[in-house]
Amino acid sequence: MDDLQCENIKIGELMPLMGHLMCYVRQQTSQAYAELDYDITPEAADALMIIQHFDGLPQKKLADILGKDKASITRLLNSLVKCQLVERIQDLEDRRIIRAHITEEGKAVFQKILPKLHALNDLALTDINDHDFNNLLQTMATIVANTSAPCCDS
Amino acid sequence: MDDLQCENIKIGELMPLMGHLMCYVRQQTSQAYAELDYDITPEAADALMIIQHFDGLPQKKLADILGKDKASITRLLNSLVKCQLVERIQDLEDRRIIRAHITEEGKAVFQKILPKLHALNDLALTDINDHDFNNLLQTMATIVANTSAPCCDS
DNA sequence: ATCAATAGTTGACAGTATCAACTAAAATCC
DNA sequence: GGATTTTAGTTGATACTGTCAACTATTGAT
Repeated sequence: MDDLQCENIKIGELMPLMGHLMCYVRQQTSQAYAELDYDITPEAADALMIIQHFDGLPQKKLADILGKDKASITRLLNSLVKCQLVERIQDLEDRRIIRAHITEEGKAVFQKILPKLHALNDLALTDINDHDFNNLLQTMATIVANTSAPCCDS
Repeated sequence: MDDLQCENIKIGELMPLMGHLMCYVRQQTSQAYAELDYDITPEAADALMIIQHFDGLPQKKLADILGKDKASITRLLNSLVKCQLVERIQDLEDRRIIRAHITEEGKAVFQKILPKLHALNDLALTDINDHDFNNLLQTMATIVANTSAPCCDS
């Protein structure tokens, strides 16, 4: 109901909304994988979504984006590799770097859950026009660029 | 770089942005508490931010918003109560309900970290005008309303 | 060539999430 | 009005996650 004294902290109003939406999408996607007998934890579903978006991402970058320790990423990827949705490919130019790629099976499974994702997308964006959503995306991108300088370069 | 085949899943583009921003804010706030010698884990910092926004929230609602089990909330609140930032107050009308309130100490500590929150807010919203941000807030609120019907009533 | 920095892995340990079983209070139904 | 069901919260057991420190391997710098 009542903010205490934080009316000027606008970003504070945004946080509960983002939290709510993120956990909803996370639950829906991990459930969609579960229905195909893939035992994907919510955390792994987050990582999978990032890797689908940025295929071939180095583990370090993944750690930056998810805000987790390198060690957490190692174990997260272990479980995704074990169920054959993701593979590790060493970078040939800098052999310290290991990139996370979606496997063919991963792509196929993603195709299978696409209908669910589309339904989720349509539900979420009911009564929202393209212009407003594009504005939202662009403004969010600016905010992230403003805040992500110290932790993540590209 | 390259989306696979998910150009139509617009909400998918939003997720990495939200993840990035949320973890940044979470880290900054839990660090701000740490500098005042409060040992607040990132998860507890999330909960605290929600409680600051909705003072007196029933634990069940908190569980819905954070997407966690009731049992997790019990333990999260235990740690916040232990460091005296939050207190549990039983609802007199429905005595099953226990509401999480910020204590006086919690309010005082929040005042102390306000400068950091303002700085964070200013950094995040650099080059973003009020009109765009208000649009963002309103659109996000609509998305949350569209998706939160099944899990959370008010 | 040496030394420092970076990417990733592993082991140990603490913290967290989750399930099921439980208590207590309120709502429903006959 | 009393029995049943539903809801809010707690607790114990167990598995999972996150993090720290120590380690290897590779690259970059002096």
